[in-house]
Formats: sequence, structure tokens, C-alpha cells
Amino acid sequence: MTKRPRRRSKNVVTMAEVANLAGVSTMTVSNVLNNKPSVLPERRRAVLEAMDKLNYRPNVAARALASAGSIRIGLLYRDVENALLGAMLVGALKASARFGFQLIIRSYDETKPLDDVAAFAVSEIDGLLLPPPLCELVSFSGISAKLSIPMIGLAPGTNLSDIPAVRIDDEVAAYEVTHLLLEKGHRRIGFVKLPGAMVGQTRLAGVQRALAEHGEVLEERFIWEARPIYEAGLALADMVCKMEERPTAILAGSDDIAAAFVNVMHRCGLHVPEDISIVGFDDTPIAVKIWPALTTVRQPLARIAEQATERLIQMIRNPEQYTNDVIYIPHEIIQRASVSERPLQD
Amino acid sequence: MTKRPRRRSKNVVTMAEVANLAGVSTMTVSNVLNNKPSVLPERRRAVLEAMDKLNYRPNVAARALASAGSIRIGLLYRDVENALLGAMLVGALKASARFGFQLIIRSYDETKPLDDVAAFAVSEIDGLLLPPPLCELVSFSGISAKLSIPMIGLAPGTNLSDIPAVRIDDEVAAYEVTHLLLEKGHRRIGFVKLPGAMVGQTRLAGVQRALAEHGEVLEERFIWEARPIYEAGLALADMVCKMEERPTAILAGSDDIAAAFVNVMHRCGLHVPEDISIVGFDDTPIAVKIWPALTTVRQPLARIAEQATERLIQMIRNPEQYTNDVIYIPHEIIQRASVSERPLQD
DNA sequence: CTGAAAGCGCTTACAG
DNA sequence: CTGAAAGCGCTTACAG
Repeated sequence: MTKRPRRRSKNVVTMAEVANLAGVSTMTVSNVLNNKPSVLPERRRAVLEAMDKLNYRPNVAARALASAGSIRIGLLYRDVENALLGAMLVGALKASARFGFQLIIRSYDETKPLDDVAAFAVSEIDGLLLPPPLCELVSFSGISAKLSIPMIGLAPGTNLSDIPAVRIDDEVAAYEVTHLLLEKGHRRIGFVKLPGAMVGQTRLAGVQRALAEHGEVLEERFIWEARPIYEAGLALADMVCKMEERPTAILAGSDDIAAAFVNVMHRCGLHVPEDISIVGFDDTPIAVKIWPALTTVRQPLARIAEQATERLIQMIRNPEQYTNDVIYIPHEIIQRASVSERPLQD
Repeated sequence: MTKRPRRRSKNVVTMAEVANLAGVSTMTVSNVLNNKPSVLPERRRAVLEAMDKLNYRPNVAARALASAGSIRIGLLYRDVENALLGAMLVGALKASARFGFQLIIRSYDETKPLDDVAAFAVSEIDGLLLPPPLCELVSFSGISAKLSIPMIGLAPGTNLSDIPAVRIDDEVAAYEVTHLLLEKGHRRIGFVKLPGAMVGQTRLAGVQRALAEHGEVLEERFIWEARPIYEAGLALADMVCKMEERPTAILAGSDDIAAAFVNVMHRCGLHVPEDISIVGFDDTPIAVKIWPALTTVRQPLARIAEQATERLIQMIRNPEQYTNDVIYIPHEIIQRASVSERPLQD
């Protein structure tokens, strides 16, 4: 009669139940969960199995309360409209839920990104996820050393000197796509660099490597620059449309730029891909909402974010063994209708 | 020597200190904090004063843990590519972080959405956020009563009979947009219903109400149906293009459908908006990535998700006073170039 | 390497 | 109306 029933909302699986099933103490479960190296491999396996079987999810509130800290991962985003934000959040959320961390998000002001990063870093969080182009901005500004929390870059266009990152290999992606174009017979290729972002340089190197293998070069006059937004693409495409001699294929820096090219080329009286082939980058939704649909490079952003979050959690837990490495995630070349089988004969 | 020092991260003010200063028990502080009516006015004042003096902030983690562990909110999504997912996650994340709840996400299989909802609901979560079209599917299937957790619909196209919801008023939005068209002189208006989704019916009512006020009617032959995706829009637009007599303005059911219309109308030799005006719905990114940019209706999804999450948390905490109400969030008519100043003179 | 015990800051259920 | 006690699910610090 001394027991007091307590409302228990649900069949929530607790650490005790996992411990029970695995035949260990809750301490050991906790150690496994926190990746403490001291646990014997066989026990660890048993615990992980039990967690899996029971579909165990750590209770963030309890963890936060008990550990008095280190449970918050921050993610800064610029804009809710961003087509890639959903995928990044999904990945980050999965990894943080798995480890019982809480994901805290905040938008930043494009006119003072670094200030916002600094303010966010000092006040409320234990680790920071940096999407592009923030990761590059932070890295180039050199403020990362002053920010005293671990951070990691998501899909930067190049390796960062002072911040670890998870990314696709842009150089290889550009190389492969260029190779595809060469195989289809294209020789005169146009390339759109992205300003500021290092991706421009990295991809450019890949394009040049592929061309060099075929004894070709990328002509200076076919290297342009545009911000990766539709409007900038429109302006550039307009200019290209008026050129006397054009490339037979164009590697746009983003799907938005590519979509703008497709649009302008039509208005210009050119057929895509018969007269000119267009390649995008990112495989965002617009890639299949225009005609012809874009051949493009897909970055698996959800996976990138998930891996980056896992890595960040490791860094938060073991600050000493924090190395500045890069994790590569495989990209995918998506072939659709915007690249012709053969180039225009000139 | 029996005391064990415990790391205490900061100079956090606890409830005990407030209770101490106010000369009451922690229980009373808690009661004041939770607005329990039973506390005597003078004590309440003393407690509030102490809280203020010490700058007391309740610890959300402790509160979540103590209040019986109801801390998980689930969100089901179909696809990482969804342009609206980012906004929904941002809103849901903000509200859940504020109350110390955890957001758990999971993707569902389009071929068996109801099974996935049921499985998710029974196993791991305390409340469920239902984005469209899931909220409508769940409501129409009638399974909500069997699912024993609170849930709420995000931006359904109509009020749901058995599930509370946060949404814009589609009828009014459709009314306002139609009104806009009427003001610009349009009389022959085409309308695209979305199949399955109730939005079709609800918006149709708004369109008809506006037309009726001008003594006009929506002609049967100008009411079509299409799924809210680009491809379906293409097929429908093709059909419309071949009609002998066309409306001067079309209310597409989504931006994707509208974008498809714009595309096909061009190929059809018609100018948008001079020959035909097109109105989208949702204000997704594609709205400004085509030419002309779409006049459309914006649903503030981040705000909708945030409000819905707050409401859901209330429902989880007070299951008894759970009413099936609807919270309306203001929408916004975004005027861009796809609607002409005046209709074609026929 | 492992686990029994204490404690994180709050709320619930109860007795007064 | 009020408060002493138990408990939420986890981690820390310690002893074995």
C-alpha cells in the first residue's frame, strides 16, 4: 500500500528495460550509448541488439537533467524556403534523436552571417552544424578558432582548412559529368563558376582534368560566373544567347542556373538538348519541373547531414581527439533529357 | 564525507532557492508556476517576487521528465524532396524545443500511409503532427479514434471532422483570389480541383461565392481536376490548350500545376498573362523560377507548424480538455506577373 | 571493466 | 490551501 502509481504516458522503453534484456546494468547501457571505450565488445553487441529489438530511444529530458549539459546541437539556416533545408533537417534530426541530443535551429541574417554564428555559438549550444555557404564563410573568415565549440561543415564545395566536413567530391563529380559530355561527343563546353564558393574552383579542376584526358581545353571565353539563383542564371543565359559562337554543352553551377538557361535558350530559338545541352547541379525539385528535365548531380543531403551530425556528436563528447578530417559521401549522376546524345555538328 | 559533489554546470537558480526566499515549499512554487488556482494571493505574490528577484527560469528538461515523460512529438513525412518539409520542420522544431519536447520524424510509405501512421502512433510517440495530405487521409479513414494519442492536422484543405487542425481558410483565399481576377476584368474563369483532397471543394465554394457576387457563374466545362504535381498539370494544360474556347484566367490548384500551365500555354502559342492569366497556390520556390512569375497564395507553413505543435503539446498535457477546434492562420495573396491587368477582349 | 547509489530539478499523488 | 515524499530516466562519481 505504500506504492504510488505514477502516470506513465506510454509504453516508453527505458534504459532499465534495455539493461534487463541485455543482462547488464543500466550503467553499461549508458556507457554503450555514450560510446565509452571501456565496454567489452560482446556486451556492447548485446546492448545494441536489445536497444534495437525494443526500439529504444533515449529520453533527452532525462539525459539533459542528469548530465547538466552538452545536449544541444545547433543548425543555422538562412531561409525556410530553401529547397534543401528539409533534407538537412531530416538527416540532422535522425542522428540527434538517435543519440538523445536536441536539435536547436535558428535563422541567420544574410548581411551579418558571422555575427550570428558567433552569437549562436557562445550562448546556447554545444556543437554547430554549418550548411553551405555558411561553412565556407566561417572557414574563410578564420573565426572558427575563436568559437570555442566544435563545428562541422555540411556539403562545402571544397575541403575546409580549419573545419571538418562531410561532402561529396565535387572535383570527381565535375570530372564524371564532363566525361559524360565528352562521351556524347561534346567538345566545346561552357562552365559556370559560383562566386565566393570554392565549389567553382574545385569543379573547374574536375572539368579540366576530364578535358585534358581527351586532349581538349576549357576555353577562357566559355568560363562564366553566376550566383546559384534563377535570376542570375537568366542574366548570364541572356548573354550567352547573344554570343556568336556558343558551346554545345553547358555545366551550370546549380539547377536553378540550369533551369534559367533552358528557359532563355528556348526564347532564344534554340532547342535543348538538340542545339545545346545543359547540365545542372544538386538535383533539386525544379530539375524535373521543366522541360526538358535536367541531367544533374545529386548530393544526398539527408545522408550528409546525418553523418555530419554523428561526427559532431563524437566531437562534442571527445573534444581531445578532434581531428579536422573530411568524410566523403558518394554522389550520383542523374541522367535526364537535357543532355543530347550527340552535339550539334558545326 | 558522504556527500558527493556533483558537477553543476552553471549558477542555475532552482525552484528550491525560490521556495527558500519566498518562505514556502517547492510545491507552492510549482503551483504558482503552473497557475494552479489554489495558491493564496499573498503567497503567490511572494513567490513571484522571489522568482523575479532571483531571475528564476524553470528547467524544461526537469519539467518534461517529471511530468510523466510525455515528451515525444512525431511527424510523418513522405519525401525529403518535398519543398514544404523544411518550413514544417522549422516550425515544429521551434515549438517543441521551447517546451522541452523532442521531435521524432519518420517517413511513410505512400502505398500504405494508414498502416504507417498506426504503427508510429502506438509505438513511440505522445502526439502526432499530420501534414497534408496525411491529415485528410487519416480523418476520412476514421482511424483517428482508434489511435489513442492526440494528433493535429497541418494545413488541411478543409476542417476535419475528428481531428483539430491549424490551417489557412482556403475558402476565403479562393474567394479573394477570384475577386482579384474579377477586379481585373476576368469573367470566364477556369478552376482546377485537386482529387481526393477536400481543398478542391472548399476552394470551389470560395470561387463560386466571389463569382456569384458579380452575377457570374463558374461553367461546368471549366472545372477540371488534376493531382497537384507538374506532370498532371502538363496533361491537363495540354487538353485546355486544345479547347476551342478557353477561360481568360485559370486558378490552378498548386504552383506546380500553374507552372505546367504556363509552360504549355507558351508552347501552345499563347502569351501569359496577355492571352491567359494563371494563378498558383502555395507560393513554393517554383513560383518565381518561371516566367512570368506566378501570382499565388502563400500558406505560412512554418507558422502553421509552430502553432500546431504548441496546440498538440497542450493536448498531450491536458487530454481531458481536448476539443476538436480549428486555428486559422492568415494567408497572403502574392501578386506577380502571371495575372494580366485586363483580360483578352473577345 | 562493471554496477549500486546518489542526484539532476521538477511534478505527481497523497495526507494533513 | 499546503508540503513531505516519491519518482520521472538518465549520468556522475565512486568502489569493487
